[in-house]
Amino acid sequence: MSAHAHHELTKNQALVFQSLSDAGGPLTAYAILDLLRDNGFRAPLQVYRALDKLVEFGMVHRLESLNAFVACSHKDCAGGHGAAAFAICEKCGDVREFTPDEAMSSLKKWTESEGFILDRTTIELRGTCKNCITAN
Amino acid sequence: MSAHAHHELTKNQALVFQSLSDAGGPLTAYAILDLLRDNGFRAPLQVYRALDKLVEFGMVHRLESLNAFVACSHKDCAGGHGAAAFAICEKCGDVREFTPDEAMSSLKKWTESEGFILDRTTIELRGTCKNCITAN
DNA sequence: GCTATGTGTGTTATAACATAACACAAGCAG
DNA sequence: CTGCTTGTGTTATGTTATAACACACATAGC
Repeated sequence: MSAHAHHELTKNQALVFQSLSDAGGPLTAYAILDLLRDNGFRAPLQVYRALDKLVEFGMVHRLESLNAFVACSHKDCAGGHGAAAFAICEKCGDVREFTPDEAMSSLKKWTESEGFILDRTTIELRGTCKNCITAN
Repeated sequence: MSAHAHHELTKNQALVFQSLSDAGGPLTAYAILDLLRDNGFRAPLQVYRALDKLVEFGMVHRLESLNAFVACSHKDCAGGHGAAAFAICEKCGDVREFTPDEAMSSLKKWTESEGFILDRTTIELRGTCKNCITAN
C-alpha cells in the first residue's frame, strides 16, 4: 500500500480529469475532446483511453443513461469508496451523486442468494430536481 | 381503464416484440433490424420507433449499460409492475431480471428527502452468474 | 550496453448506436 | 370533406466508441 492515495496521472489523464472537474457536471467524450483541442487533442481515442483509466481509478464515473462521464464528487477522490448512485434532473441536467449504502446491501443480498458475483453496479435515477420543481 | 391489460400492438411493434421474446435475451436495435429484414424492415428507425412504444408500454426494457433491449420477463407483460433491476453476466451475457423492492424503497427515501421527483430508475448489476462460476 | 516488456501516445479509418427531416397512408372526430 | 393524430417508409446525418498500426519512453534482466 502506498502512503498517498493519489494515482500518478499521465498528462492526458490529468487534462481529461481537469476538464471534468472544471465542468462541475457530466461531459461526453466528444465534448471533452473539443475542450482539449488547444491542448493538442486530435482524436477520440486520446479521450477514451484517459477516461478508461480514470474510471478504473474510481476518480471518474460513467453515466450509462447519458453516455457521459462525471468527476467523482468526493473531494480529491482517489477511488476506494463504495458504489455510487446518481440523480439526474431531466429539466436542468444537474447530476447529484450519492452513496446508496442501504440499497446496495439489499442488492447484495439478492446477488449472494443467487450466487452472482457482483463486479460493479449502475444506479441512475431520472426525474426532476428540487430546484426545477419549485421553479414552476 | 380498459378491461384488458394488453396494448394493441401495430404490425411493427408486434414483430419487434416477438423478436425480443424469441431471443430470450437482450438484442441491440440493429440486431433486431437484421432479424426483421425478411419482414420488410429496411431502416433503423422502424426498429427504434417500435422499441420506444414497447418501452413506454413497459413490455420491453432498455439495458443502458449494453445499449440493448430485452423483453420484460413477466409473462404476457402488459406493464404496470414495479421497477426492474438486471443482473448481467459478463462471461455468458445472460441477463436476469428481478424486482428490487427493498432497494427501491431505500432509493425513494433518498429522493423524497431531497425533493427529487423520480420518473424512472436504472439498476444494472455487472458480474458473473452462478453457472459461469461453477463452470470454472 | 542492449534487448525485452509494458504502458502511454498519435493517427487514420471504421464500426456501432441513434435521430432529423420529409413524404405519405390510414383512422377518426368535427 | 377537413383537420388531426398516429403510424409508416426512406434518405441522410449525427453521435458514440473501437480497431489497427506505428512510435516513444521507462524499466528490468542479461
